[in-house]
Amino acid sequence: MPTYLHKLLRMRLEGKEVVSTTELADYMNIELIVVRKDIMLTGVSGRRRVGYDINDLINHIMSFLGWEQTIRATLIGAGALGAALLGYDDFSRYGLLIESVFDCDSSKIGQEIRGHEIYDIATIRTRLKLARPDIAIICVPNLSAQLVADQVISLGIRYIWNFANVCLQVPENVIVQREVIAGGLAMLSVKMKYDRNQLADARALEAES
Amino acid sequence: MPTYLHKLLRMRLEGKEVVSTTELADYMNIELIVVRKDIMLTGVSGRRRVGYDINDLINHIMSFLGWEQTIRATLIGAGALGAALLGYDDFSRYGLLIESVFDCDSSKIGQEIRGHEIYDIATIRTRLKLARPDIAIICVPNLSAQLVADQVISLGIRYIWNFANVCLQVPENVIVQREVIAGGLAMLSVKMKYDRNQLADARALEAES
DNA sequence: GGCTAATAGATATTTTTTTCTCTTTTGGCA
DNA sequence: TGCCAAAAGAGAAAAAAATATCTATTAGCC
Repeated sequence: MPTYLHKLLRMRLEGKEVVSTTELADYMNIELIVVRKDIMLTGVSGRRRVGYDINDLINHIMSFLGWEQTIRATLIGAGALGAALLGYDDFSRYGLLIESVFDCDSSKIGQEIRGHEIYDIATIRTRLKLARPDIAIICVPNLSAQLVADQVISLGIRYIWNFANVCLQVPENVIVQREVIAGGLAMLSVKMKYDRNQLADARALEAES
Repeated sequence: MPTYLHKLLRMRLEGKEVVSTTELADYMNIELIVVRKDIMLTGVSGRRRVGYDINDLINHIMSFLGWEQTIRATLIGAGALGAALLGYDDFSRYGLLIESVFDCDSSKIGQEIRGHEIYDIATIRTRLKLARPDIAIICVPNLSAQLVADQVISLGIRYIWNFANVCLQVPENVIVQREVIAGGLAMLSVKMKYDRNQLADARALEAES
């Protein structure tokens, strides 16, 4: 969905007004029917022989994803990954607003990254008690992640986007979305292994004949 | 799979020798049966009433993922995200070796990040012609990504891990693994929307009665 | 020694997802 | 005006994934 959205936003900038599933499928190198099913999920309806109104589609996808109203977030851990997220411009378009950034490294506290001042993690309770964000983004080292999670949960935050490489243990009413960086690498390696095996098989067959 | 692996490596460090699916399922907060099916995919066999030998399982997962032999990579784009990947220690354990780093920003060229010297992207052809890496990791801005992809493909690289927010157009024999940063956010927002709706429904029902 | 419960392993069932096929609409073109 | 082809839309079939159920083994305990 985010990929469709990104593409559609760009197409709108280019002045286009309608788009067909064929066009999107070509761009994404996937089957036409997959795109159509995805689009149907959003509940939008198009015009036969023409396609979908781009604005319409954008609105429906935004609404489907719940990105119409701003999602207020706090980022915990301003290391390399945290900084990368702060630098990810598209978030603002997706309705994600990182309102505060915390770290425990005294050399970082008080500094600014991309216009965000970094606060001392020790002050998180007082700072977030009132302005409670919707989600917490955890970008701290693996060993601290559970501790940080416990803290934000105790502040009443119920949605966590976790970039640390651990499975957080949380109460039932808390939802964690875990990002496994190595997941993509795993996918690629498996495809790579498979692809190379196929190549080797093909060569062996050729040599035989 | 990477998550199992990570957990298992840590358990091995803690001196454990066997593990049961129950244990892994508890840790990951997923169904026992899912874990068992995943493990069966790797072809390992365990001992009833005991569990799996951790070393055995690690080896089988590594082999399943094709992580036994080192994957040699070049990283293109040393921005915040590229730097974050360079700082991701686990890659070395997963057999990923980032051999070279390229950027086009003259203020970065010649600098070092985490022990990796940053080379001028203009020199990529001469540098990679001989020591051809297995994969290219693309961390450049969206607008440059296709250009960079074309370049590495022309160098004979056939596997690409793409962190840019575009769908690369590549020849048939090239495999691209695309990482959609906002994908996790989309998942979380949808879960969040759903969760909040349920909560609201429950409250309405309560108020009624 | 025999019972019990924990665990792997195999098979069956259900559900979900993916894929295919057919239908309907309609803009463009001759 | 009427045909054609490109597109959405709906429904069916096939495939895959998730889940449940059953069986076999065996360590630990009484």
